[in-house]
Amino acid sequence: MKAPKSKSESKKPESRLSVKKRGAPAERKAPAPKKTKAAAKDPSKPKRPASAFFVFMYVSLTSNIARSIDVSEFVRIREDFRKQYKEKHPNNKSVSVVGKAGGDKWKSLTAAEKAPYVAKAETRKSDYDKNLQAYNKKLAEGKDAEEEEEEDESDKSKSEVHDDDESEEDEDEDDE
DNA sequence: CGTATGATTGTTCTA
DNA sequence: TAGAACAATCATACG
Repeated sequence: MKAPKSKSESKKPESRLSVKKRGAPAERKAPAPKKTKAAAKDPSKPKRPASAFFVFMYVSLTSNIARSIDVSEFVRIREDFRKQYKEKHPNNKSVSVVGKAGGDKWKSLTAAEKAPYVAKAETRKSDYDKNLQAYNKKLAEGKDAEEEEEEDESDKSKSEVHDDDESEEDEDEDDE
């Protein structure tokens, strides 16, 4: 048990207003801050690994993922959340409500409960790492001309990367 | 019709 | 070291 010393808890959530502000001084991200599908024009682009909290919310909102996990408890939580959210705010914005409720609930969870989520998050990170390598490699191939400091990783990690291509859902064909 | 925004925390990255 | 930015979820809204 950690003493609830609110030492660094003085962080005001309101200070987080930079979230919406995509106009970051550093252009480490695409100039066009479109976080929609259109923005994901590069599927190979490795997106940041979702945090355990995101996994939690993800499960809470969606049910397909819940299936991936062998924990029916997640399903229960999801239904509970959906029901409450729907009852409380049938006409409101879902993400915001669930997000807030999720945050509160998330804090309520203990390390043990977050364990499964964290584990999932770890997997996400692994995937991210793999994707990053593939993306980097792809870029090197695409560029194939500008190789600034290409540090040769040498033969350190040269296995693992199996071509396990999981064809993800197919994009709808748009037939209306 | 399509994209952006709404809020949550965690992870990642850059200066 | 510290802070800034983005990661996904769905429903709603505007042009």
